[in-house]
Amino acid sequence: METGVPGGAWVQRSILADQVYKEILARLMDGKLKSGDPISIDGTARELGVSPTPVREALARLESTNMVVRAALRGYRVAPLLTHEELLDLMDARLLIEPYNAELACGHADAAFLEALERAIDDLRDAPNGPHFSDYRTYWEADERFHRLIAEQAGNKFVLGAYDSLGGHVHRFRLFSGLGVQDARSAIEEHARILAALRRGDAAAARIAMAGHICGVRERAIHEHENAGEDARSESA
Amino acid sequence: METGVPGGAWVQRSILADQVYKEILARLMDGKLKSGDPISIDGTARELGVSPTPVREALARLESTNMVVRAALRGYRVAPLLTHEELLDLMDARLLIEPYNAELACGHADAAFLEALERAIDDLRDAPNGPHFSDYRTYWEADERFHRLIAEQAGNKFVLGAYDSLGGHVHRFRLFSGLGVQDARSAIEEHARILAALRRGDAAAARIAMAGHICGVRERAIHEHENAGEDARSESA
DNA sequence: GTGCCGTGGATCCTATAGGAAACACGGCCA
DNA sequence: TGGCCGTGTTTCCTATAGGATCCACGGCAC
Repeated sequence: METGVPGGAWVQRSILADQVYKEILARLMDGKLKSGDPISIDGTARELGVSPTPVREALARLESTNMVVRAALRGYRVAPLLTHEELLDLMDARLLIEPYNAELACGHADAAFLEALERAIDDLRDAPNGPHFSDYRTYWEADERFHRLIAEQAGNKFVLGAYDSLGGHVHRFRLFSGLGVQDARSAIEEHARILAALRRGDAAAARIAMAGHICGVRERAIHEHENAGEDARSESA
Repeated sequence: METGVPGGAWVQRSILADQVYKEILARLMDGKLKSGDPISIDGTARELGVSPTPVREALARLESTNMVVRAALRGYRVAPLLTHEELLDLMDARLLIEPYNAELACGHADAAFLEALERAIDDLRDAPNGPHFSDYRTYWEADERFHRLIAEQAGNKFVLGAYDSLGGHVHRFRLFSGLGVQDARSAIEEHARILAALRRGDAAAARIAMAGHICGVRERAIHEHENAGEDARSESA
């Protein structure tokens, strides 16, 4: 029963669908699954040593997050990468939600919260930023943690749900694939500026700092996107 | 493609999970399923004459929309109704997203779009607003259609996803249960004001009109909520 | 009378089997 | 040579079966 998968730890005897969900998510991240790749239900089930039922349930949940798409009777595929337009739209959406979160979080800031943000920034500083998945995973994790902490501290679970629905971190992570973090120093500085505003209890400044950070992220993402495009063109040449 | 043909035998043979999804959604709406009610997988499957597998997949998708909650090994239950605090949070979230949508939609407005909005408002006027599900279902459908049309016309699919993630229409619908629409005339007037601004191509006015409408919705919802609370108290007395 | 425990039923969770549709490939005809 | 069609395989989709767990109820000891 529990054979076939090296590393064991698979048979938790409860909620296999959850384990499968995390496993597919991990594969989306580390590049084992690229954009457009089909995700065979039976095949994935065989690989993980489980039956198709939990795989189906996990994919149903993933589909609602727009990370995979389901064709009528042709199975699931990895959602395509963001186009230039979509990238700008995503940044507009973040620009709408995240500064709002920063402003609200400022009113609920406490010591533990600020401490956690500080740690996230420290982790950003310590993280490597090479071109490989294992390199920048730590960086990405700390970045996501920073933004999500603020979204949680805002205290409005509907806005938090909206933030989650963007899936911004996932998309940005996939954009990093093969590129690595480009300009970590600027990003870290912007994060620090947000934290400083929160420490001072200056809600307006926190909002503005967050907005400025997102704009910076957008500029850098556009730059990376163009570089990636040029790389692709030069490779194909 | 072949939409709108009831009784077609072809439907039975494709994506039962989708049919089950709609059926459960309908039951959530019309009060057959109330807050806190357990949703038995096997039982639902027997009632609908299908196997548990599609039911499981439908519930997995519903769970990601926060309309049902899943206890570890104890099955699914209908999500609890909104508390007063949560209602205010929901309205804050709508206040963040929907005026933004109205402003963007103003830039993309075309004749078909404005026509569809006009029709939605007409449907609002013609709809009954009694206390029973069948009475106000038409009203609710038109209201939801109006807001979603604007969200779609805004043209940013991430913000659209955020709007969907709120599930605002579903929650508000469930609040109506047993109450009916309270002050339809004000709501219709506010809708008309939004449409007028969009017709003029006045983006700022559209944004403000939408914000004013949401505020109106909030006030009325609070009023209804208090009334419902009083009714509950007097009934329990 | 109260608290604990064992049994029965219902439910969840996973695995397996089988029918149906879609894609790939090779053969046939113009 | 190019287009069309039939066959085989893969995959999806649903149904059914069985093991494991949790809740409810009744009996028994204190």
